[in-house]
This record gives sequence, C-alpha cells and structure tokens, in this order.
Amino acid sequence: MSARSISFRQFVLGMLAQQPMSGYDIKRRLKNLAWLIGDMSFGSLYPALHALLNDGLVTVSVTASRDKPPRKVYSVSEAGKTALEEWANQSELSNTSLKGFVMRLNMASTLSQPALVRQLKQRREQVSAHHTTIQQQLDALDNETDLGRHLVMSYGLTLASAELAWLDEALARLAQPPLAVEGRTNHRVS
Amino acid sequence: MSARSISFRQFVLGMLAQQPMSGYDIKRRLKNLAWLIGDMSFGSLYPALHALLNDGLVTVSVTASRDKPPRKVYSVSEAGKTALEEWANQSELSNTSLKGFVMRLNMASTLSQPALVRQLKQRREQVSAHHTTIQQQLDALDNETDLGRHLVMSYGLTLASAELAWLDEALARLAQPPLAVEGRTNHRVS
DNA sequence: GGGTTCATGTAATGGGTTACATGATTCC
DNA sequence: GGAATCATGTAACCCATTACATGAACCC
Repeated sequence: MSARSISFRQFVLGMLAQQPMSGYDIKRRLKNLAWLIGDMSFGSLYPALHALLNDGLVTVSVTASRDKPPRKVYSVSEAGKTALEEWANQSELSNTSLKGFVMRLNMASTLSQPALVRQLKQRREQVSAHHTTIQQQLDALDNETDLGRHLVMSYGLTLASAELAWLDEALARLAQPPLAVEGRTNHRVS
Repeated sequence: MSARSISFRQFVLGMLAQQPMSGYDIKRRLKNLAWLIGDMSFGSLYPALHALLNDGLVTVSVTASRDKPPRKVYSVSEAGKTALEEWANQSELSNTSLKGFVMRLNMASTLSQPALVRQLKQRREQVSAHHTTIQQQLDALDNETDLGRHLVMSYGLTLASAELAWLDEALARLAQPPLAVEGRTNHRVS
C-alpha cells in the first residue's frame, strides 16, 4: 500500500504486461537483468504473484502438458492494466537509482510516447546533475584520497557519461517519429 | 554470519577504512552514491555501526564541541582491518551486480595491487560476457518485441560497453605504474 | 518564529533471502 | 544412477524501511 513497498510487485506486473509468463519465466528474464538490478529469489517472486492474483491484477491459466511439469501462466487483467498505467504515468519520477530507472524503463510500453519522453528528459536532468557533481568532487580530490573512493567516482563519471549519451540518442529517436508502425527498423545502439 | 548478510556491514566497515567517520558522515557519502547503489536509511546504518562496535571491528571516540552536537567518530580496529582484508581478498568474486561491484570497488585500497588487478580482470570477463549475451538477444528480437524490453537491453548494452572501456583504462593505468604519487594527473572521462 | 542542517537513536512493520520440500524429465 | 533443468511452493529468520523521538545551532 505504501507507494514504495508495492514497487516490487509493480515491477512483476510490468513484466507480465510485456508478455504473459509463468513465475519461472520471469525468474529467467530477471536473471539476465541481475547484473544491472540484482537478482530476486523464488521466495519473493511466487508470493508476489499470489498477491497480484489476490488483488485481481492478474489472472492465471494452468497449462498442463504430459512431458513437462504444469505451468501457471499469468496475464495482466484489466484492473492490472489500469493500475500499471496509473503508476507508470506519475510524471514526477523521484530521484531514482540506476536500478529504479531500469525498472521503470522496463515498463516503457505502458506509457504514452509523450509521457515516456518526459520521463527520459527528467532522467537526463538528474544524471546530468550527478555528472557535474561527481566531476567537481573528482577535481577537488587531493592525491592522498583513498583509492577506492577515487575509483568509484571515476567509474560513476564514466557511467553517467554513457547514460547521458544513451538518453540523448533515445530521445532523438523518439523526437521525430517516422509515425512508428514500420519505424522501428533498426534499433542498433552500439 | 551467512556471508551474504554481512555484506552491508562490511561495506560500512570499508567506508570507515577509507577514513574515520561518524554515522552521519557515512550517510552523506552514501547519498552521493545513491544514484548508483541506492540509498540506505539511518534505521539500518546506526544499528550496523553498533553491531560492528559490538564485534570489536571498530572503535568509537565521542567528539563533543560546544557549538555542534556531539559526534561519534568510528575507526576501524586491528581486528576490523583483518576482517576487511580477508573479505576483500576473496579472489573468486561471484557474479555480482553493478551495485555489488561498486561496493567492492569502494574498498580497493584494502587490496594489494595484484589482487585489485585480478578482480578488475574478473569483472571485465563477466561484463564482457554480459555484453555479448545482450547483443545476441538484441539481434534476435523481432519488431513486435515490447518497447520496454528493447530499451532495457539497449541501455544495458551501452552501460556494459562503457564499463568495459573504463575497466580497460583502469587496468592500463595499473599495469605500468609510474610509481604513482604524481601519476594520477588527468581523470577526465567525458 | 520557523525551516533546514547537524546528529543520534529506537520500535514496529513489512518483506526478501535462505533453506526446505516435492517431483518430473533429460542428458551423461 | 546422478546431475541439471524445469516448475512451484512454504516457513523462519533477518534485516531494511518507515515512522517516531529528541535536541541544538543557524539562517531568513
């Protein structure tokens, strides 16, 4: 209920909005994202799924097959879609961590395009601010400064720069839309 | 006790190894890192400090001054140093998230230089593997793929590239050390 | 006088991890 | 026959967040 604590369930809901899946499927996807946002265990995933079901935000359909164990495939319900959009469209995205941003990015499709652009711009401002802050702090360090602190700052600066570049490119791609539909031809970012 | 649960306390210990500080000071530093690794509250920080004190890994000295509230400055004890080095030098750093890596990076100074190089190389391999995996998955996506998924992958690829570049540079700087002291002249990454 | 920063703490609540439990299938 | 993957779940424990509590100095 308390806006913050929901976020994990909301994230799972966002996953299901991308595509109906089983808990095990979600876990697999999560594993791929683990290096960015950290892993999560079945012990929290399954209960989260049950909670979503309990709240009527998702529906289940058990798929039994004779050679594989039965799977419970979850789909987002109408109520779930409403809840998701409501949450995703909160224009004021608070100063989130990288993890929080990835979680939000992951549900981009539940946003209208202008809303998405707005959020990316907000993120850009935040990261830009971090970038200048780190740069200043880095310049202010004397050479007796702890190596770890130094490395973390340098690392942070690099990531901030990269993220800014990515945001700029993403925004540019969204700015002049070739009216979509056929526009997403080449998403190579490298 | 269970290796994993300690990690937060270990991180705080690492902070104190950089420089003796009060809980409030640590919090301030943490706030600057929040966009990378997420924030942490006083409600967990102070108890962590008490636990470290209880285990004899840190010592306190209360600094009272008449115009400021009294501060409790914590320093790492000998036992604390031992524990830190032991933990930091575990050569096999498991497949950690970005957050975990930053936390480790932050205690680089408790490592011998060869150990640091070893860890950076390990990280490089892991990130490199992620990079190729993401690239493959990205290439395999059809154009009906969910926008959010697409963006997250593209974002991940960008960050992975940036991190690889940073690691290469850091390793290069560590490889032929101009015997430090004056070597760290220009850390501009932008 | 009121808001902000400095400074340290405690208690309740919620929730995530760990470990346990089960069972079928596939590959070596 | 044993390990690994697929597949779902429960329960206890730990711990982190949240909210509460206190208090002094500084600035507007």
